[in-house]
Parts: sequence; structure tokens; C-alpha cells
Amino acid sequence: MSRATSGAARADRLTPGARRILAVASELFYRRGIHAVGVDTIAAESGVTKRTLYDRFGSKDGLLVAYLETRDQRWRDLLGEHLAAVGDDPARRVLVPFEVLPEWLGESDRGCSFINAFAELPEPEHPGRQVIVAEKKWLRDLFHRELTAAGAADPDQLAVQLLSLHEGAVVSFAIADESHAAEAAHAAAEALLTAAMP
Amino acid sequence: MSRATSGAARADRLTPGARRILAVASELFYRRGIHAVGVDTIAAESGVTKRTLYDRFGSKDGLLVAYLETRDQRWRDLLGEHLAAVGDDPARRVLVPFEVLPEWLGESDRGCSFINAFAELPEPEHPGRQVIVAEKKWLRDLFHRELTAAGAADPDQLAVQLLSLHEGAVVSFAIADESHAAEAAHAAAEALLTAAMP
DNA sequence: TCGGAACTTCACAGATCAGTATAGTCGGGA
DNA sequence: TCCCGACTATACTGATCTGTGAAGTTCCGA
Repeated sequence: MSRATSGAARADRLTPGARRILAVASELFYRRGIHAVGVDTIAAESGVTKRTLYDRFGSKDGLLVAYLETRDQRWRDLLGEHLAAVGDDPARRVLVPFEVLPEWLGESDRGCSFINAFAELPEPEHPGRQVIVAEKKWLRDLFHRELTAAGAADPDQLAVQLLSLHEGAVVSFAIADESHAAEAAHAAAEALLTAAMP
Repeated sequence: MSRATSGAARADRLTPGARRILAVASELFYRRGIHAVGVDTIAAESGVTKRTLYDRFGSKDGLLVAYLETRDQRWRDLLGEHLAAVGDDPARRVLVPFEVLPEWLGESDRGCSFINAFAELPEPEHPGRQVIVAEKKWLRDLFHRELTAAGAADPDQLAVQLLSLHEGAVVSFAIADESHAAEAAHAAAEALLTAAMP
């Protein structure tokens, strides 16, 4: 795996073949893990030659970054839609990630693709790591922003607490088989928020 | 990777070579990931031949299970010590996992070995999965037991909330670089517990 | 003295890994 | 007409993967 390629390619500007490759790779990386899936398999299941895969994405790492970036975008888009729907009240907006969670978790039992990818990418300089870390920090910052706007006490600490609740719910759902982890986390977030409001 | 071998071998009954193999494998599996580490590397770094590795552990999977089991035991032992030290008050005991967390997290920046292993073991029947799932459920049950003894309201839901907080703190610490995630989770757990007490 | 456990040496199997080289096909737009 | 982008076909490199076979050494305890 070479370390080339920015994940520059926007998902919408992909060629038909590239779109299929990315779709197949996303499914396989998420379902089976990154190291467990070979480029030969991805190419074959995409109905494409390996040459095409390398022409479009440069390397397995390039394809991996594209996978993480599109997954990140999908998550932010979903959250964005719900945020737009609930309006301007920051005390309501801060709970939106918890409201979305059941829907997001219902798609699979494989947990969070970013947490999983983190497990397979130990090198801090790996380009995929930046996407992973940015995703978690983005959510924490979203919490922090809304908490501050809501006038909650100690938004720094509360943002980290909400982030932990959120990520932990995903883990508990996938690993401990806790089907109501999202609802429980939602209730806890609500309680912590209420206690922090003036 | 064959699917043989119970992880039967107790860590204390290991031969000198096996002990070295397990120590090296534990470090490498955790630091670099399971699929990323080959048995040749483990054998070489243990100062042992591959033959010995297979004679002692049967397969890479057998070694992996031994790794997970000893890691699980270490975690339970650490918790057990602290639980014994705090005495009988269940309302105090329920917070012990959060008190231990800073010490446990301080050892590394690679997150939770079980969450990481889960990411690399997609097959539910894999013997390693049982160890992983059992570890998380054990912690949830510990929360539940102490909460019930303390007379807290809705121990079912609160146990899941505490589990989520706990696991999420590990994730936030490792991925989002949140150095105070453990302390924040501890404070949140305390607040939720207080609110649930009669 | 003998047996067995722990371990070494080393060669080997068969698969799979990421990635490249070379050559060619096809269709649409300037 | 010509070129270019997208893609196919196929063969190849060199490394690495898990796991095994066969034989030999060393040492300890009964």
C-alpha cells in the first residue's frame, strides 16, 4: 500500500466504473475490514479490471480515503438534514445526533466505520487517520457550538461527555448487543443537558 | 487462519517460550492490528521458531484468543483490586470503572483492544468474538449489579448509559485526542447516578 | 538410563498480497 | 478525421501470508 493520492475525487464526479468500485469497496471495507479485503476482490466484484481501479484511485490507500470521505459526507449530510428540520433552538439542536442514531445504527451491526478503520490504521500519519480524527472532532465541536449558544454550563466538558455517550452508544449497540443503546444515550444526554441549563 | 484451539492454556501454565510469544503477540496485535501482524514476525521477535509457535498455540487464531483472554483477565484483575479497596458501598463501587480509566488509558493511545479486535473480526462465530462480547457484557452487568444494590432507579437503562459513557470515553481519548475524556465521563456518571438515587 | 517435553533448523506448499507493463477496444466530441 | 478518456485483457513481479513435514538437540526427572 503506497501512501499516495489525496482523496481528492469528489464522489459526484466519478466515472461509472469508479462509482461501482467505490460502492463495492465501501461495502467490503466496512463489512469485512480493510486489511481483510484485497484489491483483486474489489475489482472483481465491481466488474472492473485491477488496471481501472488503479487508474481511478491510484492505490488501495487512495480508495480507502475515498471510502472514508464519502462515508463522512453521508453522515454529515444526514445530520444536516435533521438539523435543518428542527430549527434554531440550540438546546434542541444539540440532541439531534442522538435522535439520528437509531436510524444510523439500524443499517448494520458492524459498528462505526471510523472507529473500525482507526483500529486498522495505527500510523498517525496515514491519510485515512486525518479523516477519522476530523470526523470525531467535528461532532464534538458541533456539540460545543450548540451548547455554547444554549448557554449551558461548562460546554467544554459537556461536549466531551456527549461525544463519549454518542460513540459509546454505537459501540454498545454493536458489541454488547444493546438494542436500546441509542435511546438510553439520548435520555442520558437530555438529563445532562437539562442539569447544565440555567 | 484455521478456527481450531480453545484458548485453554492458562497464562500461568505457559512454557517460557509460549510466554514470550504471547507477550510479543499481545504487543503487536494491539499496536499494529491483528491482520497487519504475521506469525513470522511474532516468532522472530519472540526469539522462537514458527514451529514452536504452532506447537504451543495451534494457530494464529489460537494465539489471538489467548491474547484477548489474558488482556480481559488483566482488566478484570485491575478492577477487582480497586473494588476490593473501596469496600461495600454499591454507590461507590459503581463508579470504580471510571476511576480506573485514567490509569488504564494512560498506557497507550491505541484505544480499547477489544473494540479494535471487534473491527477486525466480522464473523460472529469467531472464537475471539465471544471473548470480546463477554468483556463488554461483563462490565454492563457489573454496573447493573451495583446499581441494583444501591437502589438506583431504572438500573437496566442506567447500566447501558454507564457502559456507553465508559466505552465512549476510551474512543474519545484515543481518536479525538481528548485527554480528559476519562475525567469527564466520570463526572457525567456521577451526575447520572446521583439523579437516579432515592 | 531412558523417555518425553521444549525447542531448533530448514525446506516447502499453496495462496494471496499490492502494484505494474504492455497492448488493445470503443465511443464521443472537436 | 483524429484524439482522448474510459476501460478491457492478460501476464507478471516480488513479497508475504498461514501452516506443515521431517529430523535433530538439549535438558530434566523418574
